[in-house]
Amino acid sequence: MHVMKADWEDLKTVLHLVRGGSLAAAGALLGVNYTTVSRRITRIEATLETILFERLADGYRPTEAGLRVAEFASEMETQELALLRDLQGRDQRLRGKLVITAPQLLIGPYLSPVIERFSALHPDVELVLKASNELVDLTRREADLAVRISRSPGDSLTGLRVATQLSAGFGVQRWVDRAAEGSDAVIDWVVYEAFSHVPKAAKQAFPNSRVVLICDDMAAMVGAAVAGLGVVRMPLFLGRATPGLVQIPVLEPQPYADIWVVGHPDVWPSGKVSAFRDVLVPEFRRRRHEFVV
Amino acid sequence: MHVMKADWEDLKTVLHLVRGGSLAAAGALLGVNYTTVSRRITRIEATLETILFERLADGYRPTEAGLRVAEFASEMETQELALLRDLQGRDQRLRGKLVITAPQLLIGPYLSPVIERFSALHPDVELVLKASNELVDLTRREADLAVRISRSPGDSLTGLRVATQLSAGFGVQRWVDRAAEGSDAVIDWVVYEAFSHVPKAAKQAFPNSRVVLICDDMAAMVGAAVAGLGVVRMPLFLGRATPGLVQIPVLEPQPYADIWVVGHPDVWPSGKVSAFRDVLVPEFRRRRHEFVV
DNA sequence: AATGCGGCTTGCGAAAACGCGTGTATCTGC
DNA sequence: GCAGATACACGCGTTTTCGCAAGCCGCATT
Repeated sequence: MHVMKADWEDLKTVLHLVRGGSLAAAGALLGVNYTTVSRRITRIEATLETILFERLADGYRPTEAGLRVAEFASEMETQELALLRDLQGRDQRLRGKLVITAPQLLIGPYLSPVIERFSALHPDVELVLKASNELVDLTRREADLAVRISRSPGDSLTGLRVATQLSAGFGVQRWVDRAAEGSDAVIDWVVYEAFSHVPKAAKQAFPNSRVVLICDDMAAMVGAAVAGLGVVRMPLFLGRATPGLVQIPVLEPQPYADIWVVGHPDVWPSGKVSAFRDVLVPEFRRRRHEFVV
Repeated sequence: MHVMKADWEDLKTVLHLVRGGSLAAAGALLGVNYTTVSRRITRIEATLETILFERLADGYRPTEAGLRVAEFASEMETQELALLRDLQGRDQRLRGKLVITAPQLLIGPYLSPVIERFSALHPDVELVLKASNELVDLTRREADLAVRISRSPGDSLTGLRVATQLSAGFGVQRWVDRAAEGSDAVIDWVVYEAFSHVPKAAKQAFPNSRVVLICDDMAAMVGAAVAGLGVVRMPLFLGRATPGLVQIPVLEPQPYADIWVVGHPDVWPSGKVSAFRDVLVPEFRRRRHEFVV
């Protein structure tokens, strides 16, 4: 029992095979050929004298022991990620990759000038931009810095609120006319999935308001608004910047999720990350009125 | 920065190089040639773009970054060890290696019959015995089960007290005669380093008692006692089992550290470990009077 | 029943990692 | 000041590992 010494690379392989469910998927996660995965599993099973996976027609299913191995390996991976973040956070060099993520709709009007300026200042930094509304995992180093529209910086992350925001109802001119008909007017709404109902204030002012579409993507909702489908509650900056949309007087401007710059505390002090903040934050601060007026 | 992905085997190598201090030492710890260690370090330094060691004349000295890598790798190793213990603890097979450790002086008279019986019962178990007074690290899986003479089972270990012990003063016959001369008699003592003074009760009865030798090894002290050098306070079982020694009436029998069987809680339920306990514990329990009479 | 797909195993040649031997620098003790 | 020990770098031949291609199997679709 006591020569038993697991190869760490094999433990990592078990972890990713449990995650992927098949040799091919695990190989893709690990960046190696799937035959390599197969051979490593064979090897570690021999070393541990324990079966870790059942070979089924539709892939590898972990046994109880396999799950345990994966759990511990997952803890090891947590340590690895913490180490890499730690090293990265202390790296003051201004060259190499820097990965930023931001909501699609902010990129054009707000991030472009920031990126332009930053690239001019630090030409040796390869900037990678992930346009994404989903929360990329900063703990797993999927991005170094994120611009997020949310109520709080998020669990265990470091954040800086760069702007407070108001929202209002936007749509094509027709809805202004409709609203002018009086409080009995039927106002159609396209609403965000997370809310999925007409804003309360609008419902009070126009009791005949109704939902015509629930949608999970703000860009698509903007498109629907432009197409005249209905009124969309959206941040002021977005409605005002979108050609064809006007503010519909069915809803007083009301608080919306704010704009944050967030990062993992380990990575926050890194040279590249703070250099990027030094360009990004002033830009938002300078234009903060665009989000509230 | 984001393709940065450390090879776990290389992290392990950094850890052992920090521990060993030289390529050769690290290679020995890892069971690989030291040139391999050198190459792995070169590789991980390139991957992390960070210098982890200073090359000095007398070996590799870790930089600050190297120390940090080693720290995180050490946490990873802790997880690996926990995993291996967990797997081992659930292994109910009665074959393969089983590593036992016990104090030298207990092995002959007490462990031999246990080992003989156990081997007969479970011929497929390769029994490995480490005679050692030093505390082997059960957390690091240096042994699966330990017999220890101590006051408590130890930090975070599972233990079973198999016998309480008394001690007394033992020596050659001459010291009996000397003690008979009366309370002014000069009694020489060989004492254990951890105590390093004459037992208080003996000092009261014979104020002229003195220490002639302080020693850190009980086997050596038994030798000194047999050679007539002085009186040694030792467990009853030991004094009575050693030819040439008799109990010297200078000291009433008094409590001594007890005999424990201890193991790591993870490993404790393992088939082999509990099978061994099933032989060992009854043997000590059956003969428990030998330690107190 | 034939076809296509996803997934695995096996065999082979290429690439990577490894062990060993040799050579060099530094330190220690005589 | 010189032999010996310690520790590392480098080069070469070998072993191990890996990626690729071919083939097998079970399943679903046609």
